[in-house]
Amino acid sequence: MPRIASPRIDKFAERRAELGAAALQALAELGYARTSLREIAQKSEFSHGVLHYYFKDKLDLILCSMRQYKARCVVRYDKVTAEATSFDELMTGFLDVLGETVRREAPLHRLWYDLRAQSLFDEGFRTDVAEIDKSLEKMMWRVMSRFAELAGEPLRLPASVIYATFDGLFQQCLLKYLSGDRQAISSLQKNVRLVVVQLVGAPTRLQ
Amino acid sequence: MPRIASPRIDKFAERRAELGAAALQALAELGYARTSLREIAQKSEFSHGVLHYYFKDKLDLILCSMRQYKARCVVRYDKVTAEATSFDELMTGFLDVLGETVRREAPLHRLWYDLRAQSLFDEGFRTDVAEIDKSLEKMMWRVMSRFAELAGEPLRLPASVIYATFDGLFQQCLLKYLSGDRQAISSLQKNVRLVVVQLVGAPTRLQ
DNA sequence: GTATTTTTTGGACAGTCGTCAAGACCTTCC
DNA sequence: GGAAGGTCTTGACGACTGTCCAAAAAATAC
Repeated sequence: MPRIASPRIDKFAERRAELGAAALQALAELGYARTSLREIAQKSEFSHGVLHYYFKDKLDLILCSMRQYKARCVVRYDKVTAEATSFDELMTGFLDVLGETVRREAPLHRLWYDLRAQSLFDEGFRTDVAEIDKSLEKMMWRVMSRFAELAGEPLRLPASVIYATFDGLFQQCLLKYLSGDRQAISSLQKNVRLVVVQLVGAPTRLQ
Repeated sequence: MPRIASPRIDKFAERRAELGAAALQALAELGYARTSLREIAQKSEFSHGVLHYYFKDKLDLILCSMRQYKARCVVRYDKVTAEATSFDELMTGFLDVLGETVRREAPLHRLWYDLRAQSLFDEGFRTDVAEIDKSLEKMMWRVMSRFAELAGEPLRLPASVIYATFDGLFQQCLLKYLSGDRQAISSLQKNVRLVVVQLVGAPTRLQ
C-alpha cells in the first residue's frame, strides 16, 4: 500500500511554493517593473538558474506568487465577520483588521495594485487578477451582509459598488500611508465607518 | 516694445510638450514597465538622443507627460456640470461623458492607474500623482455638488469617499472593457446611477 | 557499493536599457 | 559672407534583462 500519495510531486510543488514566496517578497519590495529573476532568486536560497527548472517563464512564476497573495489576504476578515455578535463589535473588529492590514502588509498590497494595473496592459495577468478581484468583492460582500444582518436593514447597493468603495478607500489610504501620512489609517477608519453606516446602519433619519 | 515675450524659451517649452505627448502615447500603449526612451522617440519625429537634450532623465520626461494627462482629462466633466439645468439632464450628460471617456481614452486612463501604482513604490512619482488625484477628487466633488443642488438635498459623504467610489467603479469598468466585456460601460453607468441616487437623489423612502 | 535520475549551479547568449558625448545640421546675428 | 550658438543624430558605453545549457552536485534506485 502506498504510504504517501506522491512524494515526488509534493516536493516539486513545495519548491514552487517556496520560490513563489521569494518572488512575492521581491515584488512587494521593488514592484513589477523593477523585479528581475536574479533579484527573486536572491530572496530565496537558490541561484537564478533554478527558476526555469520550476517555472516555464517569468509570467508563470509571478502568477504563482499572485495566487499565494490571494490565499494569504482574504482570511482575516472572515474571522472577524464570524465572531462578531453585535453591530458595534463587528465595526470595531473590522476597523482594527483594516488598520492592521495596512500597518503590517502595505508592501504586499501595493503589489496587488501594481499587478492589477499590469493586467490592463498584459493579457497574461487578466484571468488571475479577475479571480482575485472577485474573491475580494465577495469577501467585502460577506462583511457588509453581516453588518446589514446585525443592523436589521437590507443592503441598498450591489456587491460591485460596495467593493469599489472600499477598494478606492483602501488604495487612497495606502498611498497616504506609504507617503508618511500618520493619519492615513485613522482617516481610512473614519471613512469606512461613514460608509458602513450610510449603507446599512443608518436608522431612518428625520430630515 | 517686445513683440513676443521670449521665442527662445517658448520654442524649448513647445518641444518639451511635443515630446511629452509622444511619451504619453507610448506609455498609454505599452505601460510604464515596457516603455523605453527609444520607443518614446519613435512615437515622435526625433531620434532617441534628443530626449536628454530636453529632459534631465526618464523620470523628468514621464512627469512631464503625466501633467499633460491631467490637463487633458478634467475638462469634459466640468462642461457637463455647468450646462445641465436639471437632475435628469445632468445624469444623462454625466453618464454619456463617462461612457465616452472609456470608449475613447481607455489606454490613457489605464496609464493613470499604472503610474499611480508606481507611486506606491517610487517616491519620485508621489507629488505629481497626489496632485492629479486631488484634482480628480475635486472634479467629482463638483459634479456631485451639482447633483445635490439640483436635487435639493445635501451630500451625505465627504469628497474622499465619493471619489473613492467613482474611482473604484471606473477602474472595474476599465478592466472589464479592455478584457472585451461588451457590457462594461453600461454596467458602469448603471452602477454610477445607483450611487448618485443613493448619495443625493433618494427622496426619503418609506421602507 | 555503483548506476541512474533529479536537482542545482554558474556562466554564456542575444537583446535591451538609460545615459552620454562627438560631431553634423541648422538658424541667427554681425 | 562667416562666426556663434542652439538643435539634432548617431553610435558607443556599461549594466542589466530573460532564457538556455552543460556540467557539477545531490538524491535515489539497485
